Amino acid sequence: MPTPTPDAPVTRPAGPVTLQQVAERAGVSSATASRALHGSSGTRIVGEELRRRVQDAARELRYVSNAPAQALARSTTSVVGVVVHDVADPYFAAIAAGAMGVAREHGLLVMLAATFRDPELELDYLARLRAQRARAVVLAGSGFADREFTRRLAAEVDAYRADGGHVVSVGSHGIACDTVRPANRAGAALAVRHLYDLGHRRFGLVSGPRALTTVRDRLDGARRQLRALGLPLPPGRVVDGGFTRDAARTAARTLLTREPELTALVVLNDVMAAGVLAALRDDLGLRVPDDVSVIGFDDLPFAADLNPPLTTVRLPLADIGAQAMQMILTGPTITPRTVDLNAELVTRTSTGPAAASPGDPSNPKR
Amino acid sequence: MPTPTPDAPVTRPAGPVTLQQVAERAGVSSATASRALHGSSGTRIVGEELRRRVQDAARELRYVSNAPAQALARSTTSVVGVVVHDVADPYFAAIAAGAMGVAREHGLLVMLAATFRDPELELDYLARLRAQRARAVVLAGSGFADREFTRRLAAEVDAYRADGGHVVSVGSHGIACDTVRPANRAGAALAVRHLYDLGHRRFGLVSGPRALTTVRDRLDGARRQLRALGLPLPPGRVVDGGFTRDAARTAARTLLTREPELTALVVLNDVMAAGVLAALRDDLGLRVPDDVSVIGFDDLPFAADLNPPLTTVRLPLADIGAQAMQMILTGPTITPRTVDLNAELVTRTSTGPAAASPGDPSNPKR
DNA sequence: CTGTTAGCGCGTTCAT
DNA sequence: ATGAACGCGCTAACAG
Repeated sequence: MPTPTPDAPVTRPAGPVTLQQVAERAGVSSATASRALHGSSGTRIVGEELRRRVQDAARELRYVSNAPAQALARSTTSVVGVVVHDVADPYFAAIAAGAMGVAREHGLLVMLAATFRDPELELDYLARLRAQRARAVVLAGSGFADREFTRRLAAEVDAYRADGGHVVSVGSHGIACDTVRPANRAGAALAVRHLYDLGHRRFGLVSGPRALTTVRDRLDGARRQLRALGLPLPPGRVVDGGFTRDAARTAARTLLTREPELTALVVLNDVMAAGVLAALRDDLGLRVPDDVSVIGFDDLPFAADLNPPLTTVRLPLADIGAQAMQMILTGPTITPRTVDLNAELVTRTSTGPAAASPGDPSNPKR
Repeated sequence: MPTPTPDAPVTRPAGPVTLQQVAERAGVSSATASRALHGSSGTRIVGEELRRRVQDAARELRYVSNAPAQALARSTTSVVGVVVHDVADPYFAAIAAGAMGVAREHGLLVMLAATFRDPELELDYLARLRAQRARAVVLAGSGFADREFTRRLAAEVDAYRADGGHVVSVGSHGIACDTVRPANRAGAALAVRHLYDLGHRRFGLVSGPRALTTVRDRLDGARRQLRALGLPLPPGRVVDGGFTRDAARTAARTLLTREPELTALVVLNDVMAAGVLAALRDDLGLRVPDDVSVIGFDDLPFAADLNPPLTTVRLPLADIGAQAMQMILTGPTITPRTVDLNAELVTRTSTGPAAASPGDPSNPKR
């Protein structure tokens, strides 16, 4: 038995094809068409014959359901939000990629929001994601250690949750929610320890914006470890590298000029480490690691290709994103969950034994 | 005149707050509330007093409009799709970032889709974006030079357009649509010309998957320029670097082993160039540029930090994304538009004069 | 200026 | 197993 309209032209009507049109073409009601295409109500109760007719009609018309309408009727969507600081930053790109991979495997669409480090925008996007009825959102940017901001964020998150939304954060955002915690403190401690074991005793640190919790955690981890080793870190030996390559380059230049006796530099991320290496090599004429050892953080893809290859603390970035998305899939739980992800030291050649003598004469520029 | 319910508790009702609830709280009809919040119908025709009441109520209730419902009623959304191969690839990350910046400035939300280089997924995402009633989509991944695939893509694009969608592509995708065209051919020619001017005559080329139009264009540009210079490029001097660092490293090793007389390597993107440099430096013990000159393509952020700093052909990646998004904003036109973006040579130190004598004795390993 | 009404397209009872 | 009817939340006529 052919379709009721055997020779109906396959030309699509103007504008989006509706379920109704598919139903008509198949000679059934829209309810049946809906069931045939989505097997709703748990069981697929549509007869073999009709189902085929509907599916054929849908294919011929290139029908795709109207997601907004579906969302309205079902009051749920298959979109999740992921908010980062900046996709162009390889750190966030890696996390986003990890999250997107899992999202894809589960048919979730991701709305990516970049705040460009503007806290205000983070709040904004969160509200818009709530408006979109995004099923969940991953707060992947660093938290901001600002009382007032945190209060507002919490309020927005609460509103989102009241609407049935689920939020997962990467690192602490000052709110109680499922979170994937990279080992920022332990990682930084690892970095310090590595340098210490190589004999270094005069440490400098290239930091980032203090308001970022990621920075605070890493800084804190490094500081504690230094203190535990009996090596306090005076303020003068910490500079703000702005979390960008170029700012870090300048900062490193300043730091080494002011404190020329430093032999070890802990840099709070690889992007800045690239700038620091450039400063040492090209601006100051220092050799790495002979004169100064440098260690980064994150182990971004390019770390191995720097000059010299960067010793760094690896964070499983793709995993961080993947795990966050995974927590979304399992849905919110009564009490917030926490997934801890370890950091790991990756030894390359930007770190080496501390020079026997500080003012090593083998260094022509010193 | 205070609100009609002066002491109404500000506790939000369960589930999402609706416009109706805001209206009730403000003591107006939902239509008025809608107008007060969105100033529809062109002019804001709501009285001062009422508007304030509605806005207050909305704020107190933390109301955000239900985007799906809005989309259904208006039959349009403020979401745009951006499909790339992989966000973790800095090339795509940069384009996406450029697009997202412009999107943000105009209140557009972006759904980012990563195909991981699977053409099937590209089709899939396009359909899903159509289902979402995304206002427009940017096809930022490379096109696939495959007849059958192109046919299916065109069909999907047509369906999307019939639904009022607007598609913009980066580079050619074999379909007639607005497109932002990076100077892949001219850029590759520039690379060849640069090396030629330095005295190089024996060229090798590290390519990528032939099915990608980006690869074909760059390859073609390089080939033509070489031919114009009277230097045909035999098949044996072209290897497929898979568009990844590691595959390129292996490919370069193979190539140089097979064709040790090459003095210039044109690599079709910076990611692969990083691998090629590693191969020459660490696997083959060749000096760059003394023994072999290497030029990349794209000028990714890390290019300057490679060892040695990579001479490359810069593409304005963020601009590409931004311009694509810009074309979306101006809406579709009767005839497809094309924006051409130039490539520019960035000279660093991975390229240098061709060695006077091929078997230069100063090279210990040769 | 403001309220009333009628859809937007789909999922989902409720009958049949 | 299938169809009719209602409602999701909002905007866009249409009155007044």
